[in-house]
Amino acid sequence: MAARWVLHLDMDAFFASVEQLTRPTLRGRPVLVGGLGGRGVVAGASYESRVYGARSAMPMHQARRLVGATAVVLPPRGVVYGVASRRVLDTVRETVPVLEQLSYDEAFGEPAELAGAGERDVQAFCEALRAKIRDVTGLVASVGAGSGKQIAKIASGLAKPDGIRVVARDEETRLLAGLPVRRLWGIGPVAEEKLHRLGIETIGAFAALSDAEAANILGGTVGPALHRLARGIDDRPVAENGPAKQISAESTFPQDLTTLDQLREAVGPIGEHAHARLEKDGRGARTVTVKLRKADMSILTRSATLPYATTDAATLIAMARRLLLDPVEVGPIRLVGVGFSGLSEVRQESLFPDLELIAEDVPATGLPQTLTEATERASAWRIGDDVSHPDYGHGWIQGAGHGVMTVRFETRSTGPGPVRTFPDSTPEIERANPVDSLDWPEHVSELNRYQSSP
DNA sequence: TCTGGGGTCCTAGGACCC
DNA sequence: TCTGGGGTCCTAGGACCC
Repeated sequence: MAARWVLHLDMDAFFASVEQLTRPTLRGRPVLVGGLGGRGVVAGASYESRVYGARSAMPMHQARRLVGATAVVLPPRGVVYGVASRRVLDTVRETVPVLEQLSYDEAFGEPAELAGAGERDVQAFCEALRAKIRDVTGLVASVGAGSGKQIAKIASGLAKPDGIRVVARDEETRLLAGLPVRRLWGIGPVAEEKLHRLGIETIGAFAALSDAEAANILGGTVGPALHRLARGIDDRPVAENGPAKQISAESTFPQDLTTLDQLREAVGPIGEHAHARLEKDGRGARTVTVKLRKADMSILTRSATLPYATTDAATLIAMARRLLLDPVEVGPIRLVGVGFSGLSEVRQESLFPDLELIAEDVPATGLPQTLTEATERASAWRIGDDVSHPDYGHGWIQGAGHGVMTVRFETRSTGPGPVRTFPDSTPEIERANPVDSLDWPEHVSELNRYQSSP
């Protein structure tokens, strides 16, 4: 059988790069994308901000402190990243038809025409692919290539930023052996600590164990699987993603919730959010899970399974409320989540109407806002909002407060644009579809008009 | 002012069934 | 009349990924 080549494609600083693409003033500047509230974390950091030590998943206040006054902090624009991601993937799919998507910004591929190819050909293939992505989408991808998923993923990490790394067969063992165990996909902080305690620091040292030892340390399933990967044995296929198994939504609150009434009220909008995505998916759910993160960061979950799958919001949300635990007993709660699983097609709304639950009235308790609401409510306009003006076109809010707002008028296709200041209530300024920042003015937005919520 | 939000997979015990 | 064995479903927790 001809040697296979698996590619791992990883977009460079994806969220921050999309911001810099669609808001050209931000190019070359240290951009941080993520939650702005006190409990927010960094979801994306441009390379300019990484110079200062800012990283994904870092508390935003910490990243901000590291980067200093030049930091540009923006809330995430999920719709824009989603559209950009789909365009990248569609572009790649023209060349590599079967893709296994790992996230918005990562995917595996295994191009059939590379079977048996030499490194030089693989390199050329990756170069062409990267050039095409850059030309079509304006975004930069790094690509790793190797004999399996694990090597390809490690290779793309080595390729970053803006590069390619093709790992030849005879390099594999040497490359893996020298890397810290944590670089193995599937070794997290806990497994790393277990291995370190035994003096095992590198993938090479881990590979030198017996299969039985690996099983003893990391468990009977995970241990041997990781042990095989550490030895460079990785014949896992690249396969298109199946349908989602779970759909959930969660929110962290600026202040911990301390009463059952607060939790019951919180479940409303969170459950509606999850339910809206369930509706979009088109399937119904049998199992409802509530997730509570306590002030000490530990997690409690409670779940229950209905005798049938349903799409009915009142049934699902009432079930979620029944599953809640009382903070008076379990302690203050910082996060509430609602998840739906056991997803399947539903033909009739209800085969068992007698089992439908009646939604109970929930008293309004003046619930602390969610992190998102808190920033939204601080001002009608908030930093990062997309707007349009009949004369100046599409823009984004650079600053807001004290009755005025500063708008930068620019999109991907305009280049760096002018800034203008307006009173808050300027009627010409309207909320705009964020996706227009990718397209305006050349293309018509492919999404429905953005739901403006004043 | 520590630590988001959206997922996947694994473990383990108990219920239940044959 | 001291006790098998396997399979599946459900629930709760936990590790890990981006």
